[in-house]
Amino acid sequence: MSSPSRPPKIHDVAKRAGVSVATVSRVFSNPDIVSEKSRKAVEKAVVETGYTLNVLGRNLRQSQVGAVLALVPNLANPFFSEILAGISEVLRDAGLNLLVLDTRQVDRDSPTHGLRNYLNRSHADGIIVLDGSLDPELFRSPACPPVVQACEWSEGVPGAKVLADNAEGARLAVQHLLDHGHRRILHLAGPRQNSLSVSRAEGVGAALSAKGLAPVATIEGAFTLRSGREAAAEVIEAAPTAVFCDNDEMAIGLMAGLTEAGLQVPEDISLVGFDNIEMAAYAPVPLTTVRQRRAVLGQEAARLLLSQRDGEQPETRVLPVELCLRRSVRAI
Amino acid sequence: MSSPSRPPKIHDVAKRAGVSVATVSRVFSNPDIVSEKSRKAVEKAVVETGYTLNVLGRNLRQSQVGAVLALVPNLANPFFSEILAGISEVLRDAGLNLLVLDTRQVDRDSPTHGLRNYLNRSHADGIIVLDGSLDPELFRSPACPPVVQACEWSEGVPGAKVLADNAEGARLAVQHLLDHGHRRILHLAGPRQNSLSVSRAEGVGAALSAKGLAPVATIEGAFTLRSGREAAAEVIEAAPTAVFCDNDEMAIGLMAGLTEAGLQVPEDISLVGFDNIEMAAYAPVPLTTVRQRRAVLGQEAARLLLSQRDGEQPETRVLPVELCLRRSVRAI
DNA sequence: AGCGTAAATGTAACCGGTTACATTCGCCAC
DNA sequence: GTGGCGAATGTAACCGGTTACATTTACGCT
Repeated sequence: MSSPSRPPKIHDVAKRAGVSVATVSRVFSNPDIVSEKSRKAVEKAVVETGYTLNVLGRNLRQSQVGAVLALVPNLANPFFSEILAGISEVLRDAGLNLLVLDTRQVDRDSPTHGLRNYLNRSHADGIIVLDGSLDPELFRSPACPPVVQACEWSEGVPGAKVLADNAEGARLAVQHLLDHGHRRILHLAGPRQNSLSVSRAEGVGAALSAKGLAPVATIEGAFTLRSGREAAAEVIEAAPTAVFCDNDEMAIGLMAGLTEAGLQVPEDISLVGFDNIEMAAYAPVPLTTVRQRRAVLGQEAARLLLSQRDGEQPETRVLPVELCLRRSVRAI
Repeated sequence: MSSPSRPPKIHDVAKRAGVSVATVSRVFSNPDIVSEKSRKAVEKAVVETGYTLNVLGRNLRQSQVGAVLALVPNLANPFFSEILAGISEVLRDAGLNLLVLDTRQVDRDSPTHGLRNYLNRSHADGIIVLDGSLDPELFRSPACPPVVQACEWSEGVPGAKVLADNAEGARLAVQHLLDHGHRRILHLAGPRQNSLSVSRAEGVGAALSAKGLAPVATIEGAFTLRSGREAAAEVIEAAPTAVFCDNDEMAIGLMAGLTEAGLQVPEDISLVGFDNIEMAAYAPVPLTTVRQRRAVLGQEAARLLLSQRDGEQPETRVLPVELCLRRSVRAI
């Protein structure tokens, strides 16, 4: 206790409690199989010695790391951090730590420092991928721990998937515009190859084609405020009466761009976003949008990973979305 | 290579390369001291066997974890995630992983699942604390790895600190309002005991008292959009001509609240925020604010941690801030 | 050739737990 | 008393690397 010499090891505790190291170990990992008497003795000795378990030893023996790796395209993006919060919550309850890696920050292909090095059983017990732009081949090695894709995804990655019902969300949004009499609808999309853009475009198409319509234009953005603002000129040129944006940030950016150009939302142009980020309600004009429960998405991803780790079959889970009505759409 | 039996170990590589395990190990950890010939042989054998180093074994032997823990008050808050991005960047270059823990999510005092369990050398090689509300006692145990506080802080925690020049930022902001003729200035502050609130209040006091003034009122908020909006009524009652807000989110929230109440920014009330979050430029009225470089703050925190780990003295670093002029302030 | 020194390599202990397997203990039935 | 059985415990091997220390090798110098 008072000796500052070296941290007590399991052996010291055992000696003090008058039992073997195995018994001490069992008190930690499987208390039920040790007798009341020894358990008390060990617990007392633990307190007296100030023993804390060294996780490294355990991990080595059990060949597990005690941590799950999340691969995020951009850590600074609030959209992802809320998903992370959900992941973190579930992992913590399972006694696992959360490792975070920003995929923008790593040299993707370097053999020594690249992503490949991380995808190894000795680095993490599982991986949650929030980045749909990674090479699926990375995750196919037999040394790769269980993988779950969340939110974005790419084909060819083994393992479970959890995603919001992107197509349905987009359909809902566009249907809402149609219901308000809009016919000239523009789609401000994300990057072309992005899986989110693709399925949202599907939803847009579905809603419009049911009425025999098509988007007056599709503009490719980058999911950022800036790219929304920069799209304003092109949007104005296409002269839609309403714009469906693939995320709220582009919608808010576009709102700023339109305002600067002297147009009013929703009087001149109606706007619908996607995600329902917190700021959507505080935008210059409170933004009508599709709500996607990001924390739940993260939680679900973590749960799927845990069940996959326990040997269950990977599955794909689609989370419902809902329309969130505010003031950026008006009837015409 | 083709045998799917069991992953190759260092021993297999050694045998194949015709050298000892020590030599193989040295090729990984200290290539310079092994001869060109053996090095080539080992590298060849590594490729042939498909060997990947098992980090667990190394970690155990070296008593290090290879990861740094970041303690965040709220993972979902973009403010923190940008700091995390900075931290992550520096750590990655140093070959360390980033572990993230949301302090809201953990039972602070539980002896078995609480925070205390994490603060142990075998869990992380270092800790970066972004939460100023934690009990300093937690970090005083001899088993606790090096600690750096970033952004928020509390007295009594050992180790380095890195923070923005909060007092100066607040002083700058208020001075800016004074320069524009404002005299009735209100301070929409953060939680009373928060270290940021305290030092920003100092800056506000310094600027005002130099002119023989004091805030017309100080309102305690919670750094959230909502708390900003909710403060609107109380603000209006105090009838200031300008408000300095302890962060941008409260400022944007307040802006919404004021607008709802029929007041115009900046015609009726001028507003200054703090942080310069990305959304500040896209607020209904682009927000004049104090810019704080969050990514740099994170990088600096990580660097301080690394140097502390290498035995250097902990130091306190204050990062400069600057005023970011937009349209939410007008002269009277 | 003989010697000294530095560089390269090998052997085996070690990091700190877990756990397979062996052993002991306690208790009951015959 | 003895055999049988399950529960509790102990012993020691094991996880997969690193590294102190011993040993060998290479090479320059007298």
